[in-house]
Amino acid sequence: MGKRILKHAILGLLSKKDMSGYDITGEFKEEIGQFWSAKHSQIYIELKKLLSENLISQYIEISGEKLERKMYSLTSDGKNELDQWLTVPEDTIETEKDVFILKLYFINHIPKDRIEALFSNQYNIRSAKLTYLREQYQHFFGEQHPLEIASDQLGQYLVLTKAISREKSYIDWLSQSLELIRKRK
Amino acid sequence: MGKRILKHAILGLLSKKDMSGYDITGEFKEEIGQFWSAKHSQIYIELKKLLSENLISQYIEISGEKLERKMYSLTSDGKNELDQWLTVPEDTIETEKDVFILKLYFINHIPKDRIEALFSNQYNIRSAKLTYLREQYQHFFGEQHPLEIASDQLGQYLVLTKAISREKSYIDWLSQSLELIRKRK
DNA sequence: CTTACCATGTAAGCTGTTACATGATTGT
DNA sequence: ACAATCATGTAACAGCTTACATGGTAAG
Repeated sequence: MGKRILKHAILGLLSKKDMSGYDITGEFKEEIGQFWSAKHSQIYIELKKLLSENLISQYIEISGEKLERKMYSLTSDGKNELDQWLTVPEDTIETEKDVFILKLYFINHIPKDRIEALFSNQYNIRSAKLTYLREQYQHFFGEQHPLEIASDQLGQYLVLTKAISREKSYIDWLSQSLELIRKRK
Repeated sequence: MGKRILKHAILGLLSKKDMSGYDITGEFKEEIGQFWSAKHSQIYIELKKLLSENLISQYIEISGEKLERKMYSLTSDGKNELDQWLTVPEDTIETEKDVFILKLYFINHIPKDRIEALFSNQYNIRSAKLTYLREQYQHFFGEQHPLEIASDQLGQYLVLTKAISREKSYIDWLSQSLELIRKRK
């Protein structure tokens, strides 16, 4: 049996508030999407499975005239399952896959005049992401001192600062490595 | 159609030297395993596929009396496919999934007295990994100046320094975050 | 009216893990 | 003898992506 991460991610999201499959799909485009995500096709299937496992319950909301939104709530079984999952430490770390770095492992096969383009492409994507993440930070936490952050925002704070730290470190390494490669020419 | 990363990872590995499925499985336990990996069951299947696509060729080597090793070589088609793949920049970045951080997003559901254990567990795993990576660096590059690294080791150097940078950044963030959480108590 | 977004679902196919299965070789 | 490692493979299942498919709502 797999580790059912998506299952628990959905239970976690529903612990914050009732949501539809569409809402959950949207959540994975926000901060938490930096660390887990899924497509709507997978989410709708998982919701059906969770419903049949009695970990969530369903009710219908109508938007406008007749547009149905299937809303889901955590059941007490679902809450227990979530709590249980959250307390168990991860015993191993999965390979954190990165195709760009995989390609660099074979850098001696990349034409010299293409290397800079690959690096700057990656630099641009990562910089844009970092800018976006810093805007999010500014939006939610502004000049607020970390010690003053409300308990119900702590998770979001941790995820955002981790994502920012990850991108900053990535960009620093990119700059250093490109500089090294230029000097070697 | 998928992106066939494993396909290209195998072509890349075979560009360095002829290998068996077993050898390739072993490679994914070394440095490159920090950024891509696969189990032997998947590798043997992929090798058959690559063989049928004429991107690699096969010959048999005997170890000892009768233990067969099926060795694979890149064909010129395979080399072309690899070169082509290496030159194309990644247009998007996949979600870099991290279950530990996903759990932290739901930190307000984690009992206070379990949080430190989760952090220190992660700290220990990451520290062990960093120590291992630094040993690898020491082993391969020692006190050597980065500018003096041979071209055929540049890929390995980049992968190792990236992995070290990633773990260092992760550990720093863990320490800072745990400190913050302790102060909030 | 038309575009963007809201909303849900299924089908096909590829990717990846776990478990099952077998046998050879090397070192103690 | 025994264990660890070398070496290859298949089967079943779980996870995930892409494409197909449909219809409602809100704003300009």
